[in-house]
Amino acid sequence: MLNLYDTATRTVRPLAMRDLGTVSLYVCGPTVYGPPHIGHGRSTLMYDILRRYLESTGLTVRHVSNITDIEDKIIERAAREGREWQEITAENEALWWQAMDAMGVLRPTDTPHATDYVEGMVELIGDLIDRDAAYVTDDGIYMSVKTVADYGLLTHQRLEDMLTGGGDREVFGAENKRDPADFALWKFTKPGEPSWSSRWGDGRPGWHSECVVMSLALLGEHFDLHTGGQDLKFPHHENERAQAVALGKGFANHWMHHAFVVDAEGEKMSKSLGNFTTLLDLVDTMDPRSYRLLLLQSHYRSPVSVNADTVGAAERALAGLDTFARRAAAAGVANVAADPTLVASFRDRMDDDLDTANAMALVFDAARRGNAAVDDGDLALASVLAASVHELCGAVGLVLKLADEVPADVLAKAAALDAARAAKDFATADQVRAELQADGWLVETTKSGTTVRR
RNA sequence: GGCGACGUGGCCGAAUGGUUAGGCAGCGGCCUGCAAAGCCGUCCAACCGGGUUCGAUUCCCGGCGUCGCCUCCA
Repeated sequence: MLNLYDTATRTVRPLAMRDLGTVSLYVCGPTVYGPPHIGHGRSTLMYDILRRYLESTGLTVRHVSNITDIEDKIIERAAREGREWQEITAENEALWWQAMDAMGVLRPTDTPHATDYVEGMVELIGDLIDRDAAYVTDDGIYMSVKTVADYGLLTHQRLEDMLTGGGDREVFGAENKRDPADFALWKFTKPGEPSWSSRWGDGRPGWHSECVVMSLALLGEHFDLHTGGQDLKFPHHENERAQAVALGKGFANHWMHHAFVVDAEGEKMSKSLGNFTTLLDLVDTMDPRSYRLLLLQSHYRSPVSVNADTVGAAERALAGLDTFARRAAAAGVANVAADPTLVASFRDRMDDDLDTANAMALVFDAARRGNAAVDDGDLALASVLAASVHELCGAVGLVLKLADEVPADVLAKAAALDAARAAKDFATADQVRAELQADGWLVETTKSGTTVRR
């Protein structure tokens, strides 16, 4: 049973399942106005880890993650570049999936697009107006947050405190709103903008209405877990919830929020701060698995620095796990079951609010003992530990590399190196090895012969 | 101003009221023709000041500092 910190109650508590054996999960997905960045990577990797872990314990996960394909930023960019907004969203959604695939992130079971649910949003807004929880103004339709008794559940702040905050911030739409905290459910169309019809006038939905409609449409009321970055707590999640509550509908039973990616100086990574890096850059220049491992070695509620140093360290750690997998395979390990005690310990750590760092420490320890078993020729022990390492890594989505494809000419050089060694012609052997290394191969010379890999 | 998170060894980063996190890097050794890989060993630690306690990195108070949210944002 997974125990998970719940933002609403501020406690670690068991993740209850509405339908026994199936976890209903809603992950707030990207607004596709630009290429995915490093922060999106943490989000998707984190929930992919969660999903895979739950599945590894035998549960089914209904994993819904939306694509927000209508939003102010998309419209702004289309106008700025003189392009159709659909072109922008199609292009960036393609980049999104390209990055997800490269990182080994499983496709969600459902990926609703906001534009396919506008009818449901119009209906929801109508219901809110009927219940006097929303009102129509000149520029749009607004949600009246004062009608929601426990508004602020996720923020843990009183409405008045939220409003006085931020110093001299301008209140958007102040002239139309009844209360500064009210938020837009529907924005009436301006010339040249995409729009849908409604009985109050053509327009487009507000961001917060999109997610509440999609999550309820696909997962139903009282779904198990709603997730996202810490910045989504407020206003996004608070406002999603406010709409559901105002309609008398049961919403998420558990709220999970992960911390940000920070740069080397500890500042949040974002486009506006200029320390932004796209996920595609990372995936192209590093082993994408190393980002996953870096996150696994941290806690999801702590900020994590993602830069060449930290990802590089994870990459080298991963190389160690790969090496064990390769050595074990070369030693001829049998296909046996994982060590049940080790699996139990691993799950114990994971079930404690996803203590992935200590769970992975168990994996590294198993790999070390496995290497020692290979050295000692203890094939039985090596087999169990290799199976365990593969299984536990798989439970969090890490697939270990067994062997690289090696071209024939490289294999020939490796053979030549062995021949030179056998003849004790070490000058030639060193020269061949230098040539291989110059071509980027890692050369390992052992008693049983030379192996090369990338 | 409100709410919150956090300050751990050269770096990243966990748990924990008393006992080895783990990874990366370094050092010594074994192995090797020499390396590499692997194994064994090993150095380096808790922002500052009080308090509670037999004992605090861990709890409490006060500083100092960093970061996040307070209607763009993973």
